[in-house]
Amino acid sequence: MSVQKPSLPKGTRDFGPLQMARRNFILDTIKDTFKLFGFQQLETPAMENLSTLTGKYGDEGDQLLFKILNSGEFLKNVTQEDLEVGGSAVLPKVSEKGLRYDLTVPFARYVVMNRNEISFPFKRFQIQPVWRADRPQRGRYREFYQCDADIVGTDSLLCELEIILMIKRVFANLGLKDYSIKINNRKILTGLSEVIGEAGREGELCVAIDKLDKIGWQKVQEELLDRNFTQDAIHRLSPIIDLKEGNQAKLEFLKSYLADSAIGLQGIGELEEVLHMLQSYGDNQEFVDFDVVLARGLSYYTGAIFEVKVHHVSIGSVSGGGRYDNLTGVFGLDGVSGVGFSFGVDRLYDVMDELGLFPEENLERTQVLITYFDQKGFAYGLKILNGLRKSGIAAELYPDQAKIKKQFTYADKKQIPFVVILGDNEMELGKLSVKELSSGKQETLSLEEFVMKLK
RNA sequence: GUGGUUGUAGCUCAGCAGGUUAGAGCGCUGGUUUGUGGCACCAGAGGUCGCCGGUUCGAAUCCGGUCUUCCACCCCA
Repeated sequence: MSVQKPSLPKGTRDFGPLQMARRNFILDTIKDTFKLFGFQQLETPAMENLSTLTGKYGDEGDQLLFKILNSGEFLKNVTQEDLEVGGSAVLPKVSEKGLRYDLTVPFARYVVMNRNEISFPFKRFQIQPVWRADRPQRGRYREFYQCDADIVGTDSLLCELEIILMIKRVFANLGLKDYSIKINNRKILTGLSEVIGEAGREGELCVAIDKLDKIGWQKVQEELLDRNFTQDAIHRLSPIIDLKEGNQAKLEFLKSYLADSAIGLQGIGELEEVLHMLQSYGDNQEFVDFDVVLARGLSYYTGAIFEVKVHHVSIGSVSGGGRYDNLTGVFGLDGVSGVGFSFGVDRLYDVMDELGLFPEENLERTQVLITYFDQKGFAYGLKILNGLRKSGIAAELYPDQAKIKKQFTYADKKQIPFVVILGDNEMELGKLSVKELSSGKQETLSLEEFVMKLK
């Protein structure tokens, strides 16, 4: 029997103790914020029926879904003809479940299934892994966590405001100071395509314009021509390209630029109201950046669109979201408007790692290691251990009878700040020798005195 | 899905015009110190050179395939 080398599936990772401590720091920050804003937690299964998932993310999305092979005789319904036709005919007969691709669609499914129990507006948050059969890259994994917060059942622009506020709070608490919350409105994009005489093509338009920073205006024009946009339309677009800095200046310009598009003006109006509310709330527009060419997955967004980008790092967006007017429609429940957004924990982790922002002290570490020389010391140590833990001090007793040097090395490696030494002298006195490793100072104390010292 | 890239000790990497027993630093184990960690010194363990196949008298080194890593495109958290 040859021993096989263990390995992980492509695009997945283990998280060791250090990584988990850091991930928890991020997760706790996000969770805290969601709760502070009145969101309630929800979890849904890792797998959904394939019928729930397919068709919600576009053709590319369907390709990226992980499908689960049926249990048992999964080939029993497959005919020779199916095999000849190919994958599209075989797939529905061998797989009826898939791993969730995001948290929004399962949430929509939940809302529809529980519409009678839910009182609207419904604010929920959800922190769970999702899976995508994408090709992995930096900041792109096949299994990653999303932290979603959505509000459904209200058209109020207060929701948009709260999203901005939550992002600001989370980033402030994580120590991220150089980032922008890009915000746009799908209606503005619709207006844009109307005004340049290419109504209904905002999707294509944005895919091209979105690359402006990357490839430049010249290349974008070429791409637009390739996509059969008219020369005239491209010409009319050029004022958008060299738009002035500043949210207010952009808004003023667009009011005249989009004057002929009712829907475009409506988008401007919504955005202005959100910014106005931000001021009334007592906050300001710091970090908030109106980005006219921000597009995102246009599949289901109908109003505001968000994306958060941290500056000077090699990772893409760390958060995104927007308003969708009829997400539950495909599941037979119309008229439920919602806004939601998502933090990508894994990307936030990579960003913070790259910027060196993880605080040293958030490691969840043991405070005290108890060392001893013999069986008698071990028994005495157990009592001390109990005493320390009852006082709420994270403590460990070295499990094996080993040289004291080895026990110290263990404490050092694990960065445990205090070592208690129990020998005959200490037991006779009913006290403890306590050494603080950072200073090397050692003193003899009673358990009570030691606990006092630590508090 | 398309194109490219990477893979040698636990980790970071050297070695590669094909040629005796594959190296370093860090880490690990033990010792100098049988009641004291970090520092120093000494000693030691650890590799089917990603995997499969081919060329060759001979392959870590050349060729093909495969898996993996990272990158660009696409898309996205």
